[in-house]
Amino acid sequence: MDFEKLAERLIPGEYPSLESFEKQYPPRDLPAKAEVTRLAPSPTGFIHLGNLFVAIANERIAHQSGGTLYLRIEDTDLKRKVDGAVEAVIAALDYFDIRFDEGAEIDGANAYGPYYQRRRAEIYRAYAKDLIRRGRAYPCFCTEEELSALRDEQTANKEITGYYGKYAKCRNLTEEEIYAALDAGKPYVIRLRSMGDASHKFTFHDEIKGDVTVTENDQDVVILKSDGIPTYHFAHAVDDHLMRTTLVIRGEEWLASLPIHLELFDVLGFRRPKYGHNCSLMKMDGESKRKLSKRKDPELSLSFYRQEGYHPFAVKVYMLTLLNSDFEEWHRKFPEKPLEEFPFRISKMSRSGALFDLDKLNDISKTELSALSAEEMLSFLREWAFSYGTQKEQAYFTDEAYLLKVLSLCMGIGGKKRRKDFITAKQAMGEIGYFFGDYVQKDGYRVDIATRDAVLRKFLETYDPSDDAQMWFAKVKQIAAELGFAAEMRDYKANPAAYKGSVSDVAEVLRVAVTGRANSPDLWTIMQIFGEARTRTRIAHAMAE
RNA sequence: GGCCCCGUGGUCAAGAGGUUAAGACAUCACCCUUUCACGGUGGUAUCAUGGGUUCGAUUCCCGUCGGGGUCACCA
Repeated sequence: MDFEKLAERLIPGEYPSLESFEKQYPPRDLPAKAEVTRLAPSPTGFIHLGNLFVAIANERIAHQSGGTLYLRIEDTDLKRKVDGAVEAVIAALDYFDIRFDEGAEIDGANAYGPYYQRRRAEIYRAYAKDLIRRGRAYPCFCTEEELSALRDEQTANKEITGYYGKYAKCRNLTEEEIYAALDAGKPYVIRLRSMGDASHKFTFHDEIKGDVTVTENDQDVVILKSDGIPTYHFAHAVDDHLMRTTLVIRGEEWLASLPIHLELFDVLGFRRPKYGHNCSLMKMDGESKRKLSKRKDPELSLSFYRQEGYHPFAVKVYMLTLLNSDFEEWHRKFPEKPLEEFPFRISKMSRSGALFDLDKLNDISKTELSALSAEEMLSFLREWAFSYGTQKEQAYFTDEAYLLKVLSLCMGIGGKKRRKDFITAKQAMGEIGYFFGDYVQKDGYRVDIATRDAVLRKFLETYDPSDDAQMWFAKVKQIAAELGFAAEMRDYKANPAAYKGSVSDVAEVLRVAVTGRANSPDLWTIMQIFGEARTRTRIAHAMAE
């Protein structure tokens, strides 16, 4: 068969020589151990936690080694395209401090582009044409129906499904048959002529999983679809070679197609990159675990965390604790150190899939937020509120000096111990609502109404906003004693039967009256922040209720 | 179903041929405390299973079971 002629017929025209591509995209001038990694999303615009997980690993490895992280858009499937998706992806990752050095929509760093696969059609076609010339690729005219009939037959016969060996009908078409089909205008795809033998197994070293057993590929996979656009496999090989990727960290779901990729790299004469197949993040689904899926888990999309007001830093810390198990200890030991200083190792990544644990994220969020200054907390809340908050919440920011006081109190700043009341911006805004006129009677009173009113009346009688905390509390104790409650906790515990209750019951009346809830930070400080007028009004209201 | 990956408490996990099998989250109890939160102390709870190898296996080997992934002109 005249492959030269076939190649010209299938992919007509002049293409740059493969050598010229090598020259145009030379190996990068980077330090010896530098790794070039990439993120290659399809432009659905949807990113979830699992993507962030892989993204962080890629980012850390690249930047820690003095290498490069670039963004490539895998838009070979039109059905997946969503407008504005690329910007959305960049923005979503930027929120978590993942920045690209190069790639799609990254100004001034496009030497290895274009980074949209649709714009690389010529390059793929040049390589495909070369494969045809060499007899390593051929046209296939099988229809979808024929293919699925083949699959059914193979399934029925308990054979491996796919287009391979004797089942690869078009593999051995004669020259006449091919041209006849072409002349008839039949649509076709270009398939790889695989030289592999599925009975051959070999071990392959995966950077994360260690040595894995791999079966040689014998599938004549499609490399160019009928519209002339490459499949993922082919584009992966061509792009990652030409863009000089040194390390491919990707989801475990790709492990199964690794043999295809290896054969492609080999047949194209490319040096194979290193691979690291990362276990997927799992989620509990009823009784069983399952991989995070964009279909079923919209609540795990990155935008969900942003909307809920999780601090990006906290999310990143959580991801890192899952990624490298000694990170947590390191971070605890050096809370001030930037995350970048942590010695991230791909070899420390877990071989098994981790279950996403919201409790753990919440715990991390609490401690990370508690480490913020009041000013930092304020600007974090502000940013959230003006994107996702209610109008009422946005109004909290009209008096930022006041807000700052509230936050300092709620975070325990200046006290001996930091409080850890805040988990997310959304939750925090709800938590501080009572400082802004949102009096909701969240909790009831433990004592009867008569006692309640007696406490409140007595409090109002002696209340002096210039009292310091000690004086203030002494008065509360006084009220307790007058009404038959133990002024000292110790006394009450020693002999509970002797009292109607303790000073804590009395304090609770005041707390509920003023804040609407049984639990709050220091009450005296709250009254200080409120000021006399507001405190008195609030208590008067409580008595009337 | 074939093939591949994985299997230490509820979760994330360290670990090593001989350990009281770390730590964190969750949970429970107590302490601190005017409430809550924080903090402190302590507790419950783990080597999937069967068989080898070995003086000794959770660790090494094989089978079983369980979980996951994958079998497209989707990535």
